[in-house]
Amino acid sequence: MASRTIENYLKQLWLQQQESRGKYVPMGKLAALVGVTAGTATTMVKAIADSGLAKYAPRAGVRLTRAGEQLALHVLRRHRLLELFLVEILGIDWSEAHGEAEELEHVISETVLARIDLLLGHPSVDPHGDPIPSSAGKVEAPELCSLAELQTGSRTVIVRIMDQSSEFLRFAQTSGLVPKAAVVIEHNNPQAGAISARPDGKPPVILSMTAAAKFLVRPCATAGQRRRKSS
Amino acid sequence: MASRTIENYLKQLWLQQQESRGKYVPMGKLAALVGVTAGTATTMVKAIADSGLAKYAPRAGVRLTRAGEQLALHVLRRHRLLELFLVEILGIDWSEAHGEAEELEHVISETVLARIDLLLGHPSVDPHGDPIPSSAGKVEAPELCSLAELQTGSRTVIVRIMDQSSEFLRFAQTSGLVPKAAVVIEHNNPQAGAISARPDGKPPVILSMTAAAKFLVRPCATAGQRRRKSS
DNA sequence: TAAAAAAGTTTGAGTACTCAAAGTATTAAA
DNA sequence: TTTAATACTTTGAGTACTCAAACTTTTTTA
Repeated sequence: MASRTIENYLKQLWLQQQESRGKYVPMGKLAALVGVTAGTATTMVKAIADSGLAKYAPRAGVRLTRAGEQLALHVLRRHRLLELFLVEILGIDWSEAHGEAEELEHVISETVLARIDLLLGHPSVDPHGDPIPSSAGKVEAPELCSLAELQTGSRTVIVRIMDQSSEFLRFAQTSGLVPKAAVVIEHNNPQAGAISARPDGKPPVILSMTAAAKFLVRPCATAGQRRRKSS
Repeated sequence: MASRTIENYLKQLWLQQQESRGKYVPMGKLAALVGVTAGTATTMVKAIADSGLAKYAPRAGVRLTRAGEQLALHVLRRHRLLELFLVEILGIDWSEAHGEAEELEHVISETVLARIDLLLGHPSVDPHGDPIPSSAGKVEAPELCSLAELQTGSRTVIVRIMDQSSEFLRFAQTSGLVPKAAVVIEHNNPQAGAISARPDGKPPVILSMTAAAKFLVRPCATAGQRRRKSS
């Protein structure tokens, strides 16, 4: 049984590995994510590596082993199911749910989790559109592109928001830029460095490219609507 | 902010003080309730006393201060609301809810608790009939008498069960001796040392006096139905 | 390529618990 | 009333974290 501390390290590690496509996560980065000093992270990571959940390469970073990944995904499953549960069943504010789930994810039993899963109808995504790993520890996150990549005049539906901070989520909510919302790109001039998006039945919202990149959408690109990013 | 360890000590202390009518709780008793050795309890209790939550009398025992009581009642409120929530909303088995709530009670936030309270309609008792302290930290437990005190032929309604162990609760449930159940005392001969109680629509159940004493009932005593206990 | 900056590691120490075992006081039995 | 049993406390040590500060390695900049 991993302690809640270790569960946290594993979860952050997994999340970070997604960003950096499986590369070794540097100590400093992990320390910042977990909220400890670099020295503490080094010590903990060595212990985690010793128990076979991660591979530690001194001065290079850490990477989860298969076992570590599985454990991380179970934590993530608990987290995301709880988030959805808090929002859907308990009516907790979208922007607060993340923080609440952060605590609960380490104490909820399999029994309670199964009941929550059932009550929610075995959902596949949480309130931010993040995929919920299966109980077997599988996640499928479809390749999506962002609001920033769409041309003026495109229509899409927001499916996922890549920022869990309550400030950003509050902004997204009041703007109407929430998962399942239909939006029209009113302006996207790459020279301007900002876009204007109008959610259905709401006034248009101005977004920096950085902010726009946090909204993942579908359909991703109909012919000629996509603005290339790379490759 | 009291740690979960301290919250546990306070809760057990409060519960035990109810049993022993406000007397000092002996160390050995507390240690057993919390599940630590007596030495550990002594150390912790001194720390708790130093923070003003309890009064510690060496070799005599511990007693909560007003502040300690208030904190204990907040923990108990969380515990009992969670128990009811687990049973009513999540459909968790009655006998498992206690153990689950034991963990959750230390991590649930005020926000989530308020939402649970609302969802349940501000209930006054948990699934075992134990009163739920108010958010201001008040509990009123009406004086009740037990199944063991009723004469042959009496009819009552079970309102509270004074045993949280899952084995006892499973027995109570399968027998039909649950809160709100109407029962008839078929036989209660003090010489026999056991009684026979028949829940509505169920076969009669034989109970030792010790077991019968764990079922608290109402109406407590109609003229001539009560078997004196003391005073 | 040497010096400065950044990143990572090690060390020593602290907190919040926990236990086992030894010691002390209190109560019960002989 | 000494003795034995019981209850409680103290001590010393261990676990699972945490930090600050000193130190080392790597990378960047000049």
